[in-house]
Order: sequence, then C-alpha cells, then structure tokens
Amino acid sequence: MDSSAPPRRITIVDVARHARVSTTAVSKVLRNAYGTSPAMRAKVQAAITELGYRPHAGARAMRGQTYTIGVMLPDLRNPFFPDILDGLTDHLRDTGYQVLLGPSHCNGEEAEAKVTEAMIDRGMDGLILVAPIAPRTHLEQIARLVPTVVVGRHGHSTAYDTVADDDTTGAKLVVDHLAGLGHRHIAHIEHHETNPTRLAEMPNAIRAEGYRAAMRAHGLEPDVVSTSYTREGGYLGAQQILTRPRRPSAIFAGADIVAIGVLEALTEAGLAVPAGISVAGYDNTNFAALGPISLTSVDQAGHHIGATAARLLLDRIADRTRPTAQVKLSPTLVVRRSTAGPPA
Amino acid sequence: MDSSAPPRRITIVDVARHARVSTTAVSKVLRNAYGTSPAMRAKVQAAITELGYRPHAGARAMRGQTYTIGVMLPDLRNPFFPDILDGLTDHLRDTGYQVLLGPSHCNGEEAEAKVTEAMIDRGMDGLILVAPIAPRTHLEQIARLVPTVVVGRHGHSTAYDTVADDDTTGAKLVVDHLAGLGHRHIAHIEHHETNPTRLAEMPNAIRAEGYRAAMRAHGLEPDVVSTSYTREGGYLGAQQILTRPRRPSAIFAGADIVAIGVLEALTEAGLAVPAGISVAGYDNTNFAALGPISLTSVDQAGHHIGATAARLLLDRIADRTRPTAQVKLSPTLVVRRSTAGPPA
DNA sequence: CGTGATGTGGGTAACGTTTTCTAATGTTGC
DNA sequence: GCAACATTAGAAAACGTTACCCACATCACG
Repeated sequence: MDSSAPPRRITIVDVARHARVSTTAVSKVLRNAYGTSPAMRAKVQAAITELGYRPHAGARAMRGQTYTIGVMLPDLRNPFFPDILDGLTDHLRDTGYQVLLGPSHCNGEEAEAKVTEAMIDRGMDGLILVAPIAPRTHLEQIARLVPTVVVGRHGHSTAYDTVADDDTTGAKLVVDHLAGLGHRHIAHIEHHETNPTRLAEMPNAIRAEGYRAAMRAHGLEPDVVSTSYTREGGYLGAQQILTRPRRPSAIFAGADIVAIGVLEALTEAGLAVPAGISVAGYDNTNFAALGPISLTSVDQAGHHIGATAARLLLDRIADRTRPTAQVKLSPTLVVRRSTAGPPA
Repeated sequence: MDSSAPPRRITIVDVARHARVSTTAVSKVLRNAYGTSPAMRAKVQAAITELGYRPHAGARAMRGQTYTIGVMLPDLRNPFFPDILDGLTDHLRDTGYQVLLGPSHCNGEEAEAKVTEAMIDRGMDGLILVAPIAPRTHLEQIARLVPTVVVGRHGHSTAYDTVADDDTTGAKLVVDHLAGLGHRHIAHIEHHETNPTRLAEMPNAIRAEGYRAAMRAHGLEPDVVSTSYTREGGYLGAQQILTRPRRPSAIFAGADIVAIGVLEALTEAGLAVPAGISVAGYDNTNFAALGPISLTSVDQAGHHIGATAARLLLDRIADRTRPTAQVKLSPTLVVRRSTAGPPA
C-alpha cells in the first residue's frame, strides 16, 4: 500500500532548473557568496522554498563545509554538562550550524579517540571537546586537522583555544566559607589522577590543589580522599572518611554528583546534614537547588562557558591562523542549607 | 613552527596504490563485499593499517551508507535518558556503527524537526527517536526516508518500530502498592494533554488512564490534577491537592521530577512524608534513590529499552520491508521510604 | 573611443566513495 | 573437449556540491 519507493531527493540541480539559473548560482546563494544580484537571490530563494530543498551534507563534506559542529561530552549523567550545552546551542542557534553530540561515556581514552575520529571523518567544521582525557599531543593533532576548542581543561596550546573555570579560586571559595563557619577539619574527595599531564591540566587535580593551598592558608591540614567524580566515588569516599579516627566536620566534594553519593553514605550512617556534618559540592548543577538536598555548591556558569566556547570556535573557523585564546571564568559560591557551623 | 599545512587525508586511492590493487578491491574489502580472495583481503588490510586509513563518511554518504546512527533525545537533564543510551551503545559497540546524538532540548516540535532533518541530511543510516512529540504523520514521513525506531511512545505504525514501557501496568503497580497499604484516597498528577493523537500515544496520558483503571478496579474514585511533567507542575499540583476538602492520603506523581515538586510543596505545608502523606513517582531516575528523597518509583529498565531499540533498528536496516514490531517492556516497582500506610 | 575596473553569471573539474558492468580466469558437468 | 558457470579483479560512471576559472556586460575615466 504505502510501500512506495522513497522519493528521490531534491538536489541543487532541481533548484537550478526550477529557477532557470545555473547550479553555481544556487550554490552561491546558499553560501551567501560573492557574485549574486538581489534579483537572482530572490529567484533562487523562491525555488528553494517552493521545492523544499535541503542541501546534502555528505556532498558538501566533499568540497566545502558541512555546517556541523561536534561536541564531545564525557558523561551524560553529570548534570553540569547540559548547562554547557545550553550555552553552546543558544549561541549557535541562528548561525546555520548544527550541533551533534558524541557520547564518550567515561569509557576512557580509547572511546574518546573513537568519537573524535568519527567526527573528523564526518567532516565536521569544528569540534568542542569537553574535559577530554586524551594526551596533549593528541589534542594538538586533532586541532591541526579541524578547528577545536577545549573546555574544562587548563593548559596553554598554540593549536586550540580553551575555556575553563578558575578551579583554584572555586576550591578556595569553599574552604573559605567552611573555615569561616568555624570548621577546622575539612575533608576533600577528589577524582584520582596519576598521569602527570592531567595532574597539571585537569580541573579535578586543580581543585584538589586549590583545596590544599586554601587549607594551608588557613593553617589547616588538608585531608584528601581519592576516588572518582561519580556518585559511587562520593559514596565510597564518604564511607572511607567516616572510618577516620577523628571524623571531619565538613566534606568538600569535588563535584555535585560526588556530593550526592556523599549524602547517601551519610544518610545510611545516620548522620544529619548539616547538623552532624556539612557538605559542599562543585558545579551548582540543577539538583543542588532541590529542596530536600539544598546543596552548597560552586557555580561555574556553565551556560556562559558554553557560549564562550561557541564564540571562540566560530572565530577560529573564520580565521584559523588567529592566535589561540585561553579564557578563564570566575566561579561563585552558592550557599544553601547543607553547610552550617560544626557540631558543638 | 608547527604551522605546517594539515596533511592531505589518506584516501582509498592511496591504499589501493600501496597494496597494488584497484580501488574497487579496497572498497570491497572495506565492506566485506562479495568478490575478494583471502590473499587480497590480507594485502588490503595490511595497507589500511599501515597507512592508518579511515574512510571519509561524507564520500560514503554520496553512494552508500555512512555507518552512523542518529539518536534524538528530548531532554538531557532527565536522568532516565542516559540509561537508554547506555543500552543502545552497548548493543552497537562492535557493529561498526557510530552513534551521534541530536539535542532537541525541549524546544518543542520545531526544534525536534530541525534535528531529525539535520540527521537525514547527513545521511544517517538509521534514526532512534526518543519520546518524540511530532505528529504521527511526520514520524511516518521520516520513517519512509530512513529506518526509524520510536522509543517511549505508544501507537502502532507500519512505517516504524516502537519500544515502550507498559505504562498501564506501571500505573497499576503504584495504585496496587498504595491500595495494599490501606490508602483509599490516592490523587494523581498528570501532564496536561489535549492533542488527541498524543492522548492516545504519549506515556503521560497512558499512565493517567492506567491510574484511573486501576483505581476503579479497587473500587476507588480517581482524583486527577492536570499540570505538567516538571518540578513546577508537581509543586502547583500538590498545592491544589492540599486545598481539597478531604485531603488524599497519597499522591502518585506521573514522573519523578513531578514528585520532587510535590515533596517541596508538602515540606512547605508542614506535612511529613510518609507519616502524614505518601508520595510515589515514575521513572526511577537516579535521584529517586537519594537518601534524603528515597522515593518509591516505577523502574522502566532503560538499558533494556535502549538495547531493544538498537536491535530493532539493525534488523530494519538489514531488511526495510520486514513488518514493524511493537515491543512493550514490563516495568517494576521500587519501594522506598516515601510510601507507608495512611495516617491513623 | 579605448582601457581598465567592477559586477554578474555559468561551465567544468574536482572531492572520495560505491556500484554497476565487463573481462579474464579457473572449474564443473556432460 | 566444450559449453556453462563461479570466482576474482578492475574500469568507469555515478552521487551532490563547491572552487576555480572564464565570458560578457556595464561603467567610469582619461
């Protein structure tokens, strides 16, 4: 019945014939290229809408641009990333660029490489890599092939632009807040890292270092537990902290998702928050604001980060020789009900 | 210094020359096509790895497949969707297909259409649409152009396969649980829907209908409040319920995110959960398990849904004339601390 | 009235694959 | 020993678009 063969796609040739111009002319109109009169533009535009023509991205990929931007996200479960994505898409809304996401899924370096390769193979015009774990040389290699912006990773490169939160300041904000409330023993849960490059460039490592520096500035002794930036990491980290001979009066989790795991472990252990122990997170993800949770957290302005990344990428696509930029954005502390003075 | 022009891409011609065969031969080896001797396969494979060749997806899109599957997700913030995605990618891991995500971002029908069009324009071999809101005719139109699986939406089509949770059963599970605890007056908060097609196909409408049926089966009178599947919807819905002359002893929220809003309103009203009133949700999103929330909820087995969708899509890509399948998966109830017997 | 400069439009060759189609080999069946 | 058939390999024509030319007007300037 309805098993009619799919209709042949409308091509630029159909449009050209319908508008009685050359395919070159249509192509020029499509790309706002030089050499078209207003009259011709109107004719072509009319033909395009009348026929419902849409350019074939595959064919475009062979000669020019695909008007596609690839975004690599490491972990869809971390609610911070949608904030970045919102900023990105808001900024790219009316630019004619389409955003496609590559899920790397915490499967490590290999999965990440596969996704970036897939994006390059598909002729994407630009790449935004969020918190990539690949070695720096690999990132520079990618950036030489296609305009690239790296988000959420520190370190200067001449090949790609970067946008990151000032994690040192962020960690200091939390420590200052807790110390100001009277806490003397503040533990920190970090994402375990041994690779030397990443130790210098990844946000988790910078946050841990910022925490240590801030603690020492207050004359306090750092107490770091290494797990991972996941809910399980928070759960296990908190359990480990609870076995300490002297229990900390506050826990600074390196990410909100970690804080969630911490809260679970504390509830299980029968500890009230903040009466028995204070908890702070990082990222100010949307569930931090939820009534029953009400987590004190560091806000990274994810939306702003995403918008900045989009802007830098468009600039780089326009001019690949422009010197690279390193944008660092200042975080702010959002105090909620999960932090209070230490128990008497 | 490092400003060397990006090296020309390795093409199938390079591989052919290096292996001293024709480009046709290389293409055949790449696609496991008929007409290649083992000796030739070996030669070509060697040349491919030696040169580090990767096929150009754009060029492939012009003649054959792109080995890309597009997934449309409506809302990255709903923690239910990553579960589906995991199931998908697990199933597609070693098939040679690459998954790319299109963010539709709750921007409604128009944004959704833009994303699906973009995926079709990029020559994707198959589409997985998660909880699409487009009218049914539009979905069928898409499915005629490219193999498509629709996830999380009921309704039978001859053009696309569907995978969905049995929402009728899910709602019944909740009502049975609450009635079993002794509740007689159970209110339900639904996502308001007037569009007739969606009333018949969208999960929210089916859940509400399932609730009504289950209530009647227990000899109880349904009590439905229509707002939306958002936190605000839950908050407002609960406020509305609290003004009832006879206050319900339990609230069944159509989604976990709604239950969060309900909990906020109840906390404000000074009602204890579950001592004063019971609350149940739907989706078993990861924050339902959080200690401070501990929400009784219906689990949809997202991973299984995703894997099933992937399987159906691969089957359909292999044979587009195969009759369509409608898979319905059974949900389970996860009882937590937000539900208990009614107050005495 | 020549001479450039400028604006406007089109012809054509790529781009990197896959898909016929054809030719040249064996290989079988009688 | 010869037709019929399988197997293997390659040549060449698409696929839809853009980049690079070139051709033709028109116009300003001396």
